[in-house]
Parts: sequence; structure tokens; C-alpha cells
Amino acid sequence: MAMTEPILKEQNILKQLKVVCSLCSLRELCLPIGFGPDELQQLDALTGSKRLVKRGEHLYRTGSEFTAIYAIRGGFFKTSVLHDDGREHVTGFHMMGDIMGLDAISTETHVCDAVALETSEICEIPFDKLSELSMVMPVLHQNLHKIMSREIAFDHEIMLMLGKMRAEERLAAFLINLSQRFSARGYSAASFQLRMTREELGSYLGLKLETVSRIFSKFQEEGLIGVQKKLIELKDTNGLKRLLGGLA
Amino acid sequence: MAMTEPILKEQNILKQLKVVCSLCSLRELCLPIGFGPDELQQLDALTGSKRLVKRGEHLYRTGSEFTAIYAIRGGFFKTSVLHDDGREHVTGFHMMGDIMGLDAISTETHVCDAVALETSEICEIPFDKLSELSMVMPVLHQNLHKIMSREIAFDHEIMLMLGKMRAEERLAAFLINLSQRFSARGYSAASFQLRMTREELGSYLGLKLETVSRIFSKFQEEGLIGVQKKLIELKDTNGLKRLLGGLA
DNA sequence: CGTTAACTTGACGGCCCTCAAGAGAGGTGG
DNA sequence: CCACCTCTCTTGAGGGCCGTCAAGTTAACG
Repeated sequence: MAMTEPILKEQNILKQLKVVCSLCSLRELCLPIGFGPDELQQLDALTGSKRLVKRGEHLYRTGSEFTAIYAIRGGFFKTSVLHDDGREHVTGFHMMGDIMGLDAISTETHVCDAVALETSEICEIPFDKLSELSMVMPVLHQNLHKIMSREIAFDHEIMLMLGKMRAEERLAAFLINLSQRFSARGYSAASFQLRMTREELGSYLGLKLETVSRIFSKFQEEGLIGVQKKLIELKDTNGLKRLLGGLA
Repeated sequence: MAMTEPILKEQNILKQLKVVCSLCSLRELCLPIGFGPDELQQLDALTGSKRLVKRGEHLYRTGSEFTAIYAIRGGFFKTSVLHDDGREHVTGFHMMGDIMGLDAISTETHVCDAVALETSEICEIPFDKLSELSMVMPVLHQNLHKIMSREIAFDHEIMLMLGKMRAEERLAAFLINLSQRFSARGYSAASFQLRMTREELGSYLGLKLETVSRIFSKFQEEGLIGVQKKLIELKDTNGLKRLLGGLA
């Protein structure tokens, strides 16, 4: 039957997910530095729960109880807030090695939606256990702080982008940042698939989808990038960086 | 001599600064909840260093080494990033009870400038000692996480403001937020002095100073607020909130 | 092959920026 | 005490960037 194939595929992926932190290729990104063998073993004990989130599914929703933070093993997510009038604002895009859910620690309730833009594998880390463990493992404790601090600093860059840059500068900055993030994860820095729609990208950048589309076309005419729907090729990274001028 | 008076005034303030966390009226704001007497005593031990920062002086600068976080006992600060071309972007305004410097934990270097907009009293908390102490004091540990998490969530609101709101909505949202913060600290919610210039406020909101000035005038004509230079009076808070419509 | 979602492109208008001039407040020195 | 300077704020006129509205194309999927 044709029905069986996706299920088999899923089981295969689930099998691959039976890994532990000590063997995880992402641990340099996820909890960056300084763990010894003993410490990794302790981490393994609490990150038992790994699971798949299919394209379009929520990892968590605004208002749901905060119980865990999530490390992305593979795939792509957006986080967004929804308003009374139905308007959506995308607050971030998240990929392999990123940690999501940190903004909920304060209120113990999630303050945004997290949706998979492609079928993704996540590693669920119960926060109470992580807190306990970090009490006796200074290096984990420091890493937690660093990850949160890094997120605060990154958000400040986004605020700069939204507050000071023109549309072309925003898109150039986004493409350069995305390229660097792919590159840091071992993928091509010059060619990649966008996982989000023009509308989601526009929402993130504070622009309308038509504006995003127009500027993609303009960049292509100028030979800065190649665009084929969601496939982006950076042809002149320095040219893009020049667009940023004094900013960023 | 006329010269002696400011010095005397300063000594008086310094004398007032000889307080400890256990007696500090701000501790509910600063490190919010759940400390017992023992724990407060331990906190006292590490927050020895309190000092004055005069109007216009830097508390820390971009690139300087990160050694401590700072709790504001009184006064008003802005944080900002400076660009090659001389343009400044204001990332935040900070008042009594706020904690500054958390974004530097990741890089161990400050990534923004912190400047006093009026003569202010700050409480310097060495971060290495705070980290040590939080290892043996779970409630402090939790509070640190909550403060950082709160900052992340707040930054997301600012991103929404910069990305989705029109100029009038931004200013209305800012005034309402500022009013609530003053109110939470025991000051009037309806009448307060702005500590920042129109230019600094515009930089924070992603607007030009002329636009800020024009909208203040417009709000005044409409009876929403009273404006006398930096003295702001909220006359119709509900009217301001109505301006936000579906947003925030 | 029909339907739907996503994207592209054009025309027009409004919001906000730019440029400019002037007023008011605060500080300094005579 | 007042003239003078500087910083800040206000207000006006004009223009440009980007949002709005609309129509058409492409791609994906049943």
C-alpha cells in the first residue's frame, strides 16, 4: 500500500533519533563548550525525549505551559506571535543547533508559537531537570547563561535592523546572516533553500511580501543573487555587504 | 566656596548608598522573589560596590571587559550601539530596579554603551561571584534565568513595535509602557519627566526626531496628552490604548 | 485538468524622511 | 543681570520609499 511508505520513513528517522548528547554532532552549537565525558553522560540522562515535528505542526503554542526547552537536531522553525486582529508577527527563524523556548522561563508560559516550516527533529530538555543538573555542573550553568545572553545580543541586532535599515539593507543583512548560519553548520554559504514564504520573511523583516519579492528581483537584476522561487544563490556577497554601508 | 556644595551633595548621596540588599527597597524588582533572610545576607556580601554615575557618563562601553552586571538603584540610563558612520541606535531605556549588562555574558565583552541620562546610583554585582553564589542558592539561580528570559520576551515586543507599528502606534505604546514602569515603581502613572531627547527617543522607536515632535504635538491637539518640553502628562490613557488597536 | 497557494509585477497613494528656518531653554562670561 | 552661544524642540514644504490594491503567472497537488 502507498500508505505504508511515509510511516516507514518516519520510523527510520525515529531510529536515527536514538542518539545521546555524548554522540551528538550538534553539541558544539547546542551547549557550546567545556564538557567532560562524565558531564555528557549526565546530560544524556535527561534528554531522553526526542521527537519529530512535521511541517506545519506546532512545537508549542502561546499560552501553553512551559516545561522544557528544545534543541533543534534538524529542520527549520519559525516563532511568531498572533494578534487579536489576526495579524501575525514572525519573531525568528531557527535551525539545527538552535535552542528554542528560553523566553518562557520568566512567565512559565510560552509567549509565542513555534511552528515547523519543514519536518524537523527536536530534542526536548525538561527544564526542571536541566536546572537541577546545572546546580551541580558549573559548565552547564555557564552555557545556559551564554545561550540566553547570545539571544539577547542577537535580538538587539534585529532591533537595529528594524529600526534603522531600509528595505534593501534589511534583506541583504538577512541573506548574509542566513548564509553564515548555514555555513557554520557545514552547508553551502552560497546556495540554499528558503524555508519560509515571502510573507513570513516580510513579517520578520517588517516589510510586505510584495516588497520582499520586488527586492529579490532587483538584487537578481543587479547580479547580486540568483533567485528561483525559494532557491537562493549568493553571487556577490561582498556586493551585498556593501549595501549595508555603515550599518552592521 | 561655591565649589564645595556639589562635593557635599555627592557625599550625602554616597552615604545613602551604604545599604545592603537585605534592606534594599528595590529587591522585589531587582531579584524578584523567594529569598529568605540567610540568602539575603549572602547577597549582601557580594554587592559591596555601589557608585554614582553622573549625567552623560558611561557605565560601560562597547568592547570593554565584562566583569559585572549592574542593578539601577536610582536614575535613568540609555543603552546604545554606535556605528562606523557615526549613527547611533538606542537599544533601551533603563530605570530603577532594572538590571543592565546581561547581553555581555556570552562574549564576555560589552556589546553596547550604557550612558546615564541623569545622575544615577548603581549597584555593581561581580558576575563571577554571582555565578558561584547561584550554584549553591537555587532561588538566585532561578531569578537570574527569569530576568534574562524577561529581557528576551520584552525585546520581542520591541521587535513587534519596530516591525509592525506605525509612528503614532509606536509612540503610544512607548508612553503606555513608560507609564506602567513608573507606576510599578511608585511614581505617578499620569505625569512624568522624559529623561531622553527627542532624538534618542526617535532612535529607540525607529523614527526621526521631527516625527516624534510632530506626533507629540498631534497627541496634544487631540487631548490625549499634555506636553511641556520633557514633561509629559497622560490625559486619556484609554485613548492611547485605543490607538494600538489590535496590536500589543 | 482543475484548484489553491505562492510569487511576480505594475500603478498609485500615504506615511515618514529630508531639508530648512525659527523659537525656547539653559549655561557661561562679562 | 544680561548678552551670547549652544542644544533642543517645533513647524513647514517637498520628495522618496514602501504599502495598498489589483491582475496575472507559476508550481504543487489531488
